[in-house]
Amino acid sequence: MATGRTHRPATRSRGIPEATVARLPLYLRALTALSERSVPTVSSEELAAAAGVNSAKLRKDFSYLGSYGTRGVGYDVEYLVYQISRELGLTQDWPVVIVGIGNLGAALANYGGFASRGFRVAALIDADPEMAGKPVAGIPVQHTDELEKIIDENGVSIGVIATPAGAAQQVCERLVAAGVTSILNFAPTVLNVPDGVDVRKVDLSIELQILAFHEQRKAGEEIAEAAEAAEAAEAARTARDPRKGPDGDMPAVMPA
Amino acid sequence: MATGRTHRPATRSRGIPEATVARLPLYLRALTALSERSVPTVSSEELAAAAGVNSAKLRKDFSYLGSYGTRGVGYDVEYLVYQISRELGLTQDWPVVIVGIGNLGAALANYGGFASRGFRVAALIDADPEMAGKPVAGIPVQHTDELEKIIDENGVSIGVIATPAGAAQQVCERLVAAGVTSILNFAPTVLNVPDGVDVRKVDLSIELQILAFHEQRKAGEEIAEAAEAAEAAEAARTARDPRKGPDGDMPAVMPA
DNA sequence: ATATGTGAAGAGGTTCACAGCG
DNA sequence: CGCTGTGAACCTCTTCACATAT
Repeated sequence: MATGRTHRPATRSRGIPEATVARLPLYLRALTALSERSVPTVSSEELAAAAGVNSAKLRKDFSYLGSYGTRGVGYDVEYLVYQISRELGLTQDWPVVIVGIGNLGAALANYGGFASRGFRVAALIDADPEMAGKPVAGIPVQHTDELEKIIDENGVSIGVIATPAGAAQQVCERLVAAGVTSILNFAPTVLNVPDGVDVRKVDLSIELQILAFHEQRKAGEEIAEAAEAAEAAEAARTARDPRKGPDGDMPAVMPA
Repeated sequence: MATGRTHRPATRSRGIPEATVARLPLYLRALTALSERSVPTVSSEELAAAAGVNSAKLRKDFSYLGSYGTRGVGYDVEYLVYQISRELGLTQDWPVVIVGIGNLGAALANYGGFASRGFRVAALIDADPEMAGKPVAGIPVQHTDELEKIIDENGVSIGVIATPAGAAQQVCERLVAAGVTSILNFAPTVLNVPDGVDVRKVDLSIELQILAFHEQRKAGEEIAEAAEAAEAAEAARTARDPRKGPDGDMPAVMPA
């Protein structure tokens, strides 16, 4: 079944769905918490609740990794922690560089969650010469000039970009040229990268805008009936102007 | 509050897919950049490239909003900026509170992208009495005791949690009780909220773990042929032990 | 008796490819 | 002709429901 592979020559049988990969860290966190409380086994129901997903989804996710549970009992916590860690590649050490040590870069450098899971901040890099040498989170900031050397000497393959938007693409290109193949981008810009380089973006303002959309919708529902009526008027407007937007023209002058 | 909302009865015709909503801010950013360069119109192809998506997807997305383009020409930039802003609810002002003014909270408070798009930081809140009164990004930090009062007086419906994981759930409950119905969570915890409250989470460590997974996979492909061979051995192991994990037992002692 | 593992059905999202309009 | 708007095909992810194992 499902061998429909478009890309890769495919390490077949090993195709873990992207959506599942994105949830594994969640399960891992929940399992780690259980492990620290010395809980020996956990059911899909309990673990799913702790991870904030439903149990059918969790079981399906785990089924892609293998049959790690025991019917009638549940999952062995320690065993699962190890298997998921291995699957995610967290049993090895990942040196990471953070570029752009402003407020956000400093926050990232100080973030404990990095170090605790196989990630090691190999270097902090900033373009400001004033910053050079200053320690942030106990690590001295280095100047951008050193970027290529740092990547190379530390065997860094994962880079974090926390620069202003304007500098991000250029930094990205230097990282990639120096050998980085995975990038976590906090700058509010689309990064262009060659094939084979992974980019994930975290965008604060986008998340807020999505919330605003739903928030607006909630408010709108209270007057849902009124909207119903407005629609009749809308139909009339549409008849006059071929543009069929649901409602609301621009405030002032509008397009041809 | 407590508009015991189960799930939309669906304001039919207005059902914009979630995936589309998530991309609207992206389009909006690209359009804003074009607008600043006084570009009057743009084709789906050009805009898609700027937003980092493919053009078919973009056209489909816009089709949910209405027919805002002109065949043979493209889209009017200003008009689209307005329509998307309105759809996202950015034509109104959203007061936001940020709770937890550590490195991350400070970074968020200083982030220009907030103010520029209808969001206004109404208050910064921290549990540390030492912080009270200190200005961050020009806004004086207030103590957690004031939380309910601040939410109420400013009509805040969106809250940002940037506290340590341990404090997040409690802060969340206070925000919700005070009337907040949308939460952006930066703490590495699953938040439990009642129906009707939206939560979005941003998790730095999860993003890195997903990158690590793909990074590991890249490295693995170089030795894909070797893996092929290993599989034969694996098949033998599976025969002995009903656990059918793809490979790699735990380092030391293992489960029953 | 209980909880996993999984085919099968369903929902949602993406891509194709072209009709239709300016 | 050029570019939008969109049905239809396709693919991915989620949910259901139950056979299966301990």
